[in-house]
Amino acid sequence: MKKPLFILQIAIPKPIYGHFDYLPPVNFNVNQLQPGMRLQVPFGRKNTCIGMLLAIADKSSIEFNKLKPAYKVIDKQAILSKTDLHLLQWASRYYHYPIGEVITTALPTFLNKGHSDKIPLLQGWKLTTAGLAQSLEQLPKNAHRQREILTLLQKYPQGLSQISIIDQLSSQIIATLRTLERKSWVMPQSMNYIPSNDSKLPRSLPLKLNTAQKQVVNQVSSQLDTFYPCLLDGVTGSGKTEVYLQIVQTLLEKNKQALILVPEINLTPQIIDRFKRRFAMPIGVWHSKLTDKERLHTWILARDGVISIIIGTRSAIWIPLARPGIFIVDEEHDPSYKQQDHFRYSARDMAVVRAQRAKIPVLLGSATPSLDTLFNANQQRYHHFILPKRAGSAVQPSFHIVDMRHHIYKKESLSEPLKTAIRQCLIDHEQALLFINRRGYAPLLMCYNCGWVAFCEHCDARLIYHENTQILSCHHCGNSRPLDTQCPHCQSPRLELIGQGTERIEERLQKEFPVARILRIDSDSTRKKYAMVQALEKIHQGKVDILVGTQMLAKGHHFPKVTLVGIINIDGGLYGVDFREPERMAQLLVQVAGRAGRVEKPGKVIVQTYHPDHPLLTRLIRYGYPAFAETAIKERQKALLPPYSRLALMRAESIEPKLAIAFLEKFKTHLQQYQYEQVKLWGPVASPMEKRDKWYRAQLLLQSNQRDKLHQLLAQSLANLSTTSKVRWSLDIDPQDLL
DNA sequence: AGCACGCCGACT
DNA sequence: GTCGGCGTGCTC
Repeated sequence: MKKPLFILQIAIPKPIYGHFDYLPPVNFNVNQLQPGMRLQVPFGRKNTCIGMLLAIADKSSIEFNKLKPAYKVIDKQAILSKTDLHLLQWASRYYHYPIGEVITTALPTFLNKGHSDKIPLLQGWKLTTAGLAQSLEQLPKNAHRQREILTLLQKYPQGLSQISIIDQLSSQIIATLRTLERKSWVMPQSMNYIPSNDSKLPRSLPLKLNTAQKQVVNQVSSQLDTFYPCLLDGVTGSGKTEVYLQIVQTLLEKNKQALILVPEINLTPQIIDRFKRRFAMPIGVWHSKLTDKERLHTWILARDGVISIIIGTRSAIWIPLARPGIFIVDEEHDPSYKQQDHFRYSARDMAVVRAQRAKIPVLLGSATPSLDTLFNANQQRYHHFILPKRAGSAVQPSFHIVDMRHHIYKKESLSEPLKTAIRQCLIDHEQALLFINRRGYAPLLMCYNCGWVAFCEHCDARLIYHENTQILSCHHCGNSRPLDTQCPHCQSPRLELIGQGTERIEERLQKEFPVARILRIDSDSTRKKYAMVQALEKIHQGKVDILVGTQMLAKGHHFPKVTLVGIINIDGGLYGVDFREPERMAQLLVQVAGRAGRVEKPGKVIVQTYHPDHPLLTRLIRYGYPAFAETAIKERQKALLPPYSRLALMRAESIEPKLAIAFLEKFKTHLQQYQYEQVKLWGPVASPMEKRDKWYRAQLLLQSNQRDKLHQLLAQSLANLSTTSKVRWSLDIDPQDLL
């Protein structure tokens, strides 16, 4: 009888599509192998790497004599379940990204390096029978330390870790523990790591829900065992978080786990706090500022079902769950859910896919839902819940458009109506918030004699002048140089700084309102650790009259004392190069406006624009975000853009000009040989900012209303794509921008 | 991604 | 005549 053949299909962490076939390690019992185990394998001439077993087959398309045996099996059991492994394989196919690198992205660093997937046991102590019987009175009077330890350990008959003992007593306690050990009253004991809810905050009780909130909680709670995708459409102050909390509560009663995704870290502390105060249990936290070890622990505890609530940013979507119960994506429209390099996945979309595969609900929450999600809700693919504002929360602010064209002083950044409103705000001892989406002092340095403009030598971008450091700097490559004193072209000294940045607005305001306390918040002013926390504190204590800042101000933070919001210039978002620009402008405007006003005093929002008649802007301001979205979606339909079609963007870049575009030209010809009429090809064209950080960039857009056809074409053409070392390329499925 | 194989310029 | 440049292609 022929000996059966065992072929191990292994994912290799290299940019190679598909798996590699190996033989089992010599003298290894194949029955012990399961998909999801890591193996050390030889790779290439003298390389070894850690691969992941995907499946065991009985044949290979590779000649037998080319197959090598794996060196050794790292794991005793699979570190990933088949379900999670299949999810990663699905993602690899959907995003056309090599499986090995998908796995690398999804696993904690330590697991990629081959470390154990077990949390090391902690050193701990427990009372012996003799120690338990020991009466405290018999101890010498001055043996305080011994008495402390015995008292503490009596409360923990199973023992307590040394870290906890030190935490509760003092670090000098170890010597005393040794003394007690010599007396045979305590003994060392290895302990499992047990996470705890370290919050010292007081517990919060569930709030009473209004009808709309109750409806969501009841509906979702009654569908916990089905794929139940829903959009939770609610403005700031509509009690979205309370809805999350109460749904999670019902979930916990059924012993299920909840994974909550939040945008990049700046607003996570608030939501983590609310969960920690509500639930007397450990909350897993996941974001990029944690150490590799912390992330490994959270990952293991979630996978093993030790912790039931996990809150994290984008990459948390890959955390395995023992008993998945729900996925919640807060602020689902936030662009940070899409990874913008390497493996370009969307965590929001993956949450929906994961929920579908696990047959559980997924909750997408936002005050300004993305047009894609709204479309899905309109198509009845998602359930659409609308939360109205709660009684007692701030009323909708009033909007005022200021037509900057009619403004007498063209060079003036602050219009009369805005200045008047700020003045009133100061008189009333309230805070004003001015929003401008550009940091630095001025975005343009120009020669009034010859028209020369300061450009970055590495990018097709103008240099931004920064007043505090006195340098011209490029916001795209980090290149910087001192401010010119005369024009490099015609030697004229008539150089002018044109346009507005946060620094200049700050300066202008200080001149206009000398006594006002002004605080600027942008990535320059908050670069230092804790700078943001300190700034927020100052604002909340009322030590600031006028706030000037960028996007950073718009997200998450709540400023109850702000009653006036000024938007210096909204126009960037109206005629941007990207089709999603108006959507982002609208979301930002609503978010910034949401900072203004409170119960007793409605806020005022002043929007300065040179395009006061722009239909999307006026619709947004007059009728609100839903009306804006309706119109914007119709425009997408006319142009056959997402959500009415599917996009994939092939990008390429080269140091030498023209090479990137030539590469895409060749790729296009390659695509055309497959003759998919259902897939339209646009380009290749130079990217909107062709040169960036010394690289010339170009792109080819693939568009289709048949997703499967688009993906078939991509799968076929990428399989035998000829590459050149001079051109870097990447494929972006469902791109968020065409830049 | 590495890394080796492979075909054309300046050096002992 | 060789040493080495980086262009192309393979890795189970």
